[in-house]
This record gives sequence, structure tokens and C-alpha cells, in this order.
Amino acid sequence: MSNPDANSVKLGRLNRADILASALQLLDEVGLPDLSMRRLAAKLDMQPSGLYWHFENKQTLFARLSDHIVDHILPEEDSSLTWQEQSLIAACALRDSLLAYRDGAEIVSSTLALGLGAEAAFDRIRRPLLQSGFADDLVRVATESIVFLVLGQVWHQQQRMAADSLGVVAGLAETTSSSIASANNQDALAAGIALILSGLGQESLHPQPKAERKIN
Amino acid sequence: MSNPDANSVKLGRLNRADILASALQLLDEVGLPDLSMRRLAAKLDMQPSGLYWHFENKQTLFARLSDHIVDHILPEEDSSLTWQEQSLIAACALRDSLLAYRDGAEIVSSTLALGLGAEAAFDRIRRPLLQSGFADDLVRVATESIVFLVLGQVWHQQQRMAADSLGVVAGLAETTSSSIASANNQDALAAGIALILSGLGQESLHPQPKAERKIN
DNA sequence: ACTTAACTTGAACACTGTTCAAGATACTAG
DNA sequence: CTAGTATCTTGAACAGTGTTCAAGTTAAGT
Repeated sequence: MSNPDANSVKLGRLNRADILASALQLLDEVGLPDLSMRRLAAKLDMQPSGLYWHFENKQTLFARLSDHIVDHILPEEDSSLTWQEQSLIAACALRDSLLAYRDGAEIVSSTLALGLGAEAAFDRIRRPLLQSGFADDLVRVATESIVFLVLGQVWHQQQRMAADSLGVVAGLAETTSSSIASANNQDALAAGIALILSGLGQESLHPQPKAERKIN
Repeated sequence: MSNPDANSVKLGRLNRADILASALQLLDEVGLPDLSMRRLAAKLDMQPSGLYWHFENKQTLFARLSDHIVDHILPEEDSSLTWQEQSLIAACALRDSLLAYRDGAEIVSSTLALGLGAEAAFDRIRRPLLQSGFADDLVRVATESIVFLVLGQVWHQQQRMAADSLGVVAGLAETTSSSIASANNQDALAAGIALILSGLGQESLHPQPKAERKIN
């Protein structure tokens, strides 16, 4: 190897950013289940305990990883689009961010559940809905639905990728059941989000707090 | 303890069902991250390696757990309801099944991604949509969206429960951000599913040979 | 040159899933 | 009633995990 920085980096002292960069790289190389503190330390030519000076524990390290993943893609707003299009674009950007790193959905969801960052992505989806005058409760329901749909779908997709790469995928012949999260995931997810937004569009715009509109 | 079966069961030989029952019980007691083969074996008064006679590995044991969770609640069909209501009821039944056990969403999603069981729950949601004459692709999108929304939401909710019970939940004051998956999860999830179904209802349903639109 | 803060080290603790040869039990046939 | 066989169970071991801690090393500031 002419370049010693290929698989191991040693630049004297390390800082948080270096560790996070190596962690993101290692994540794509080995996947979340094999991303251990020992492996990460080995990649950085240091002792595992050294990581605990920079990060309190593995979960907070992952929280910072999650921030990097979500903040990676932030599309510019385009006010010439409809609120459906704006929200859909934001949701697809979130999906792309999750897909940009291996097991991104699991990392982000864990961080989200622990109450740390990753809420910036929500605002991008929520704002167009709020600005077009839907009631707050309705906007909350729609935004959460979109986010959880994205998380759930990408989570499934990435779990499946992990299973595929790791060996046997049971029931390859069962294309019927494995059509769930099949080739055209992108279109399917976008279509699902469009369904939610279409359903939201059928709701009344009046900011009445108790606009009880049941199922058809 | 007057009852020796309280925390440990020893009835001579064990069979798969006994192990699964104890595993489900232990799952509710300690949660998925602490559900180890050693703990399960200890609960059953046996050696960890004994479990590997009954199950190939931990993942296949979890797959059988997943089957038990999903098959637990199967609501009877009521053809007097609209297709929206039937599908919504099936989706809520799936949600209840996932919530009935600790970390149920994670177990079921893993099993689903690996291509094993848990597809019976899909049919209950899909069938009303198919029977009311929507195109196959549309039905697939809507069904997947509902299932992934349920999985994503319950996954988040249960992760949050785990974080709560395990110690510090960061940002308790941030009720704005923690309102995601807040007190009324049930209503919010049902409302989200209703949005999807409402959006589906706006789609055309013509191009089907058996497009008999009997129920409105 | 000396002090203080920033880092690193190596060893250890209590775990984890999984494997394997060897032993114990139960059932079934001769 | 004994022998054989399929069904289980055992205990030890392997390689790996997150995390802690006292002890060292290095860099920067006065």
C-alpha cells in the first residue's frame, strides 16, 4: 500500500470528527451489527478504551452518526411547488439520507427514540402542510405517518439487504411475498407518501380544532 | 415460593413449545436486548447449548416467536363493513399484536425481512382492498404503506418505552419533539392509516375484470 | 522548566452466540 | 428384560462484545 491512510488513519491526536468519519466509513464497510468499538478502534490504530474519552458510550457515538446522516441532504425549498410536492420532496430526501448509509434507518430511528437530534428532517416535511392551513393535529398525524412510513420502509429494505449479503434469503421462489420491498422501492414509497398526502388533501382546510371527519 | 413454576420450569424434557412460551415470557420481563440464550436457558434450568438442539440458532428461534406474536390476534371478518373499515381493523389488529409483546415490532420486522412468516397479517389488510376492485399495483402500494407505517410507528413507540424504562430520556422538557409518538399513539396511528385509505379511495378503480364494486 | 489539561494505553470484568464431544434419558423392538 | 436407537442434555471451550480504570504519555500555556 502506497497510501497508509487507506484503511487506517493515524494523525497523532484524534478528534471527534475523525472518529465519526471513520465510523461512517466502517459502517458502510461492515454494517451496523459488526460496527464494534474494538473494530473502530483498530481502524483508527488506537485502543478501544480511547474512544470512551471522546464519546460517553456507543449510543451517543451513534447519535452523532445519526446527525451526520440526516443532515447530509437538505434540499432547497422551492415555493413554486404545491405543498404536496414540497412535502413529498422532503420525505424523499429523508429516505435518500437514510439509504445513503448502511443501516441508516436503524441508527436514525434509535437516536430519534432516545430523544436526540434528527428532528430537522421533520420540519421540512411538516412546514408545507402547516403553511397551507391544515389543523395542527392533522398536520401532526400526517407528518408522523410520513416519517414512520419512510423509517419503516427503509428499515425493512436495509434489513433485507443485510440478510441478502449475509447469506441465505429464505423463500427466494416466493416472489409474491418477497415483492414486499421489491425492485422498485423508490416508486412504491413515493406512491405511499402520495397516498397520505392525497388523503390529507381531502380533509377540510378550516382550522377548526375538532373537525371530526371520519373515514368516508 | 410455593409455586416452583414461577420463574423456572423443569418438566423433564422440554419441547419447542415450552421453550417458546418461556422465551415470550422472558421477552416481556427483560426486553429484547437482554433476551440472551444464556438467560433463556437459565430460566429453563438447562444449559445454553441445549437450546441449539431445538432451534438452529437465535434468529430462527426469534422467527418462531414472531409467528406467535402475529398469529395471536386474528379478528373475524365482517363483510357488512366498508373496505376501509375492514382494512383499518386489520391494521389495528396487527398493531395490537405488535404491542402485545415487548419489542414486538423489531422481532416481527426482522423475521419479515428474512423472508419467514408473518405474512398472514398482510392478507387481512390487502384482501378488502383487492375485493373492492383496485388495481393490483395500487393495492400493493397501499398495503405495504400501511404495514410499514404500523411497523415504523410501533417500532418507534417501543424503542421509546425501552429508553424510558432503561433510564434517562433526553429532552423530557421538549414536549414539542417528544410529541412524536406521544400519549395518544393509537388515535394517531389509526388516523394515519385512515389517511392512506382515504387517499386510496380517491384513485380510480376501473381496470379490473372482477371490478364489482358491491360495497361503498 | 513546570504545571495542567488533553489524550492514550493495556489489562481486566462480566457478558454474548455458537460449537462440540461426551454423557444421560426415554421409547421401541427382539 | 435386555439391547439399541433416537432424543435430549451437559460442561467446557472459542472468539467476540461494551465498558471501566489506574497508569502512562504527549502537547500547550505560563
